[in-house]
Amino acid sequence: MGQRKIRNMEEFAAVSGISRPTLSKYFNDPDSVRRSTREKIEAALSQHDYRPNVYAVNQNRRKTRNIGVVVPNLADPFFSEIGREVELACLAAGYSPILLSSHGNPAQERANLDSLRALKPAGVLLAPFGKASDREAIARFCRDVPVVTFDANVEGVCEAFVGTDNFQSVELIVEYLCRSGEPPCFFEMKTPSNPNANKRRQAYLEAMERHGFAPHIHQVPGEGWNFEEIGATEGGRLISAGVFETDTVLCSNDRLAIGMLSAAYELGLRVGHGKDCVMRIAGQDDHPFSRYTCPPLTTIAQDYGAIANRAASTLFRIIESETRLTEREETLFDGKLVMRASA
Amino acid sequence: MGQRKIRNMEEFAAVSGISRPTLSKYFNDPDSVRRSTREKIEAALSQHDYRPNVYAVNQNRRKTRNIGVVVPNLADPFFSEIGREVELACLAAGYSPILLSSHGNPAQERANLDSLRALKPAGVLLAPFGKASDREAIARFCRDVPVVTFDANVEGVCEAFVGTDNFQSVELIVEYLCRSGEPPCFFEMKTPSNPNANKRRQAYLEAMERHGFAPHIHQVPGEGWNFEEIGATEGGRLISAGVFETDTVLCSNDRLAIGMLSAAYELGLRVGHGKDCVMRIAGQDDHPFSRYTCPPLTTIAQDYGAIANRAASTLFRIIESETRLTEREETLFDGKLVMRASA
DNA sequence: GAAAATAGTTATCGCGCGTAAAATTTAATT
DNA sequence: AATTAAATTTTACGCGCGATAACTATTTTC
Repeated sequence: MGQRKIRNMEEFAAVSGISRPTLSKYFNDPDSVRRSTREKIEAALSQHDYRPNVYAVNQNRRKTRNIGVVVPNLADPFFSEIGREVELACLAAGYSPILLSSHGNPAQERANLDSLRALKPAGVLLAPFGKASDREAIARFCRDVPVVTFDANVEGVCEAFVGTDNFQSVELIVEYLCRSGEPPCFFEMKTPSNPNANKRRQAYLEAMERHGFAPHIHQVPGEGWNFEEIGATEGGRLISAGVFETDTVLCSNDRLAIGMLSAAYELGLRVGHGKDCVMRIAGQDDHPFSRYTCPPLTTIAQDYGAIANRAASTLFRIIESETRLTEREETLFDGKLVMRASA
Repeated sequence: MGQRKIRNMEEFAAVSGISRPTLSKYFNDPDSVRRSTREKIEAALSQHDYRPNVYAVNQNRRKTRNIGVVVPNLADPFFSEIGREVELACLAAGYSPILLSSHGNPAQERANLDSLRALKPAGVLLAPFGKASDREAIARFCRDVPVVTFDANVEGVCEAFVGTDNFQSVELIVEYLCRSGEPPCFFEMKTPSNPNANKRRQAYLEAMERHGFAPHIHQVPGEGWNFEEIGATEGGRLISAGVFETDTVLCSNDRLAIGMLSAAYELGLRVGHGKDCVMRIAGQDDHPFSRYTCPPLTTIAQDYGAIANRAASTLFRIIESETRLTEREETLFDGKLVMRASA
């Protein structure tokens, strides 16, 4: 390492023997300079560890290389997992991801977009709340910054959307459940904030009709993001009350299912597809903990990696083309059936 | 809202009738200007929505108001939870938190510190890996930036450390377990990356001795962060092999316990403190999911909020005093016993 | 080996704001 | 009303880098 600290590009130009404008070009794109000069620069770089001042760079560049990543709630392992994938994709493409969680609070989502605006990001990857989101605020934001949404769609807003095909997924698990036992009832929250929940309900209705069974939907009250609690309390109540028309329950998501499984356990009911079991419970999402529930949860796995990478690469394409998409893209990945013991 | 966009402070000075230097003072500290002028500024602000350019501000300020928050793995709900608390504390104090996860990879921890350095943060709140961390890199970083560590201690490095008193916590749960049934065996990983694990083992040994019981420690191999998997696979193996000397197992952390509970379920063993139960399993940390395991996990709760807030306020104190601490502070909060059904 | 293309250099400006010193206004005190 | 202290305005400079124009040096092309 070098002797004394390099304070700015001027000084680094002096010690490296390369002019400042050329250095500037190099730092913007190392491949934009001749191979021999690049090597000279990198040699000097390894001796003096200088890095351009981020703030000065971003102040002067037309667009930064920052990418905002906004998720509704990092406390939900689903989002921390997909957030991680997105971050890595940004890093790999040479962008600087800035991860923001809205902490389950739609107002915070607006605040996050506001602070992102101040950071002049090249683009934003947004997993919106959905219905609870401030649609107008998001639309306004999308006018200024290229945005790709993932997980939850906001119809007609933003450049593109990447998510899971709920109709395919639900059909898949409904068919499996029907083939392997009694057709499923559907368990969900009364006022789901996530638009996927509505699609899933709709998909359930269609799938049941297609298979010639009567659908049964059970909605329970509950606010906020403590889905396990709601699944445990309300799900347990429904089980005790014996309101489920069949012995099989398809939950709108894994977190509700995790709660319901714990309630069933408390009630001393054996859940699963075995002979001695009295009911089956299935979920959707393949939550990281679903593998460790008792019994392990049968569910539909979303392809986290594919969603994250497609969302990211779509955004990069928009950014690098410097033009907005002529037509809004929607990409849906198939869910995969994960058969475990619970159903 | 105003008519056309204000481009810079100069233009905002024009429309607000306040000179630019005074505006600059105001944005640095609203209370540093006379009440009447502050009101004039805020009136104009509500009309024209102008915000100072973050990059220009940070380029010129001696120190930014950014606070780096580095956690080892956001996929672990413990860290996403404590990260959230820390973020909120920063926001409340008027700082801008920048949350970075090291994704379970110690090399990423170094990379995170490196990118933070470029952001010239006022201070950093760091939950290090511990043994796996690059001690030298952290120490070097601490020379340049005020750092408060939390959760995991790196002896002698950084301004201060805030965490949980493992000796108190372990003593608490060991005493409870001894009073309420057979004394516990201790279950952990052979090569724990977290320094708390070593403290907990030590504390277990001391507590058992104090209570007059022979300690039994069972260490299992396993790498990485997939603790549930290790708890399930290796824990299940130990249970099947019948190597535990008593019917009670204290796990080094909740995630191992969650895995072991699922293994016990698979083996058809009833876990809990009831008459019909064959073994007891306890954890440590009060992981967000511990409430929903089958049976719900008896554990020691760390005081997330207290740790996060103390770490943050300690850092603010250092930043605002503009002097380093004369003596390194270590603050340990007591754990609280959470009695659930598993033990 | 000369012309053409490419890459690098020097010089200069601008970005939006922090900051300091001096001049001026405003408010508080006697 | 005069004195003084505090707040504000004016003026001016600097931060570190992006961007550009006009040259100059180096490399390619035939």
